[in-house]
Amino acid sequence: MIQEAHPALAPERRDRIRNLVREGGVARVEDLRKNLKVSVATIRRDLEILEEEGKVKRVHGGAVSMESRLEESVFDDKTNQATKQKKKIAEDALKLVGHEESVFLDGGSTTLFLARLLKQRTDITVVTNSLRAMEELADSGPRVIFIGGEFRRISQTMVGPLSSAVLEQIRVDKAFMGTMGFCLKNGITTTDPNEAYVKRVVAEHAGQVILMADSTKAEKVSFARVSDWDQVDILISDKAIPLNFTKTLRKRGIKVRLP
Amino acid sequence: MIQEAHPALAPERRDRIRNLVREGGVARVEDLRKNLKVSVATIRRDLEILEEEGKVKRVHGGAVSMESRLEESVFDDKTNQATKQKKKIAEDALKLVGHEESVFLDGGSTTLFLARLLKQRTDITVVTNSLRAMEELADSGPRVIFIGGEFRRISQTMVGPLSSAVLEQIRVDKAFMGTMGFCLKNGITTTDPNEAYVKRVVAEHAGQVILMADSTKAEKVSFARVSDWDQVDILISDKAIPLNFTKTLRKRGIKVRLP
DNA sequence: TCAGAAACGATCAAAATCAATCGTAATCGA
DNA sequence: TCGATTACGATTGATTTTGATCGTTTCTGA
Repeated sequence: MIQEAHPALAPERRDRIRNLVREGGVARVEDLRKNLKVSVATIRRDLEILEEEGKVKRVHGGAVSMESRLEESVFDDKTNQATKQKKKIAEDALKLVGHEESVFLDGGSTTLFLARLLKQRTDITVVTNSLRAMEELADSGPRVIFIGGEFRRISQTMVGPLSSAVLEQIRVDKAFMGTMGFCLKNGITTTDPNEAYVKRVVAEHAGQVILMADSTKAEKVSFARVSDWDQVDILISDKAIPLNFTKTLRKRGIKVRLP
Repeated sequence: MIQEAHPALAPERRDRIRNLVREGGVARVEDLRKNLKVSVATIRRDLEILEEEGKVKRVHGGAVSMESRLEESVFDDKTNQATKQKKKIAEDALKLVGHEESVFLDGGSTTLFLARLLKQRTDITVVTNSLRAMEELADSGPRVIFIGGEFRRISQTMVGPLSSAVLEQIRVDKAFMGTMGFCLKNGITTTDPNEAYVKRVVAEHAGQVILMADSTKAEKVSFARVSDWDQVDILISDKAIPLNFTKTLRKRGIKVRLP
């Protein structure tokens, strides 16, 4: 093959894609192809990789920047395939909430679906640090106790040491937790250390810890370590989770539910 | 640079719709169609999505912005007249917020207007127990610390003893407080004892206490007593307040501002 | 209240885009 | 040099988006 002026190595090309997306806020596949002189297949592969790395958000026809305001819709993305699984997980979690119990609701989209379901239950008390969950329950529904603290915009949750001030004074029957990643070796991990800290404190004050995480989170390891598996009582995931995963966890005494 | 040959990406188009709706307050489907050069079917589909995401409110013939709806709900049962005064009070209060200061924002519509103005200030720290104020600052703006506690639906604020857990650990330069009623004899009063309690704790942890209350609140006495006048440093009200009121308060060393 | 007009939702087909697969070329280590 | 691996481009069938059509609903003015 005849070498072009600049063959552009793969990482370099992805860097350029990233910049183009960031500069314009959005970029379509066709424009990127013309700009970088490669096939659309390559562009798509690159975008796939960049999305996994959390650098860009793919959309039909191209990609949008994560920094851009356009990305707001990432949080409640209906087109996301994992959404259906998340809803199923939330519906299963609802069954675990008993009469007049108190539950903690963590941040994240999966638990947000649970919040929506809990709106009908006026017999319980919901404790949360998620602004989105709070908004969901603002008009009507159960008694709500909100954990204060420093506001983290990316996750729309309250985090940091101030949060524990309220947590120290309460106790919940069940804590429904979300996570960015979980794997057998490294346990539960998330992106922000402050967030991880709050999750740990919550776990200490909960009768049962229930982890809600779809299979896309399996074997993912994020930056901040939350806890090991011995803190978790129940895992609710979906059937796409690896079989040895389920086996190992059950051996360790963790209930695994796959609705 | 001409790339209008390709249509805009879907999220980009929705963002433009959102902006058009926000700028005009309302937008007709037909206008959006001409502006974005797509069919009405696409516009309708986009509006449907944006409504589900809570970004706009659909109406027959087009859509209206959520901000204008928020404005309306702030009107609530109050008259237009009082709203203008409240805005003026908020604008005056903004002048008191210095560089890199930390401020507390109380619940209520008057302070909500101030929250909207503070969105531009990224150099400060805002502490609040008002869900409405929190929502106002959720997307962007200053650093936000939210006071947790038990959620009181009527006022959309966090109240009760749990709230003081976070408050005990912080200190603010200025506390901007609202109230249901104030009079010379009984001081500051509000409807709920739990709310009154939080207001007292806040006042203890504030360098300055600034009461924001339009003249319709003057000489009103509510159920729960918050504090006496000696806790207040500055009162911001409007010119319709009785003259002897101003005189007496100034004699007691309280600054009275009437924008 | 009623009729015409405007706007709406549902449905379908065309176009654009995507994901999966396969073959080829370049690269690397043995 | 050989075989394995990786990166890339082309092809094909599947999916998504879009615009047009049609019957229904909602608004408006008489």
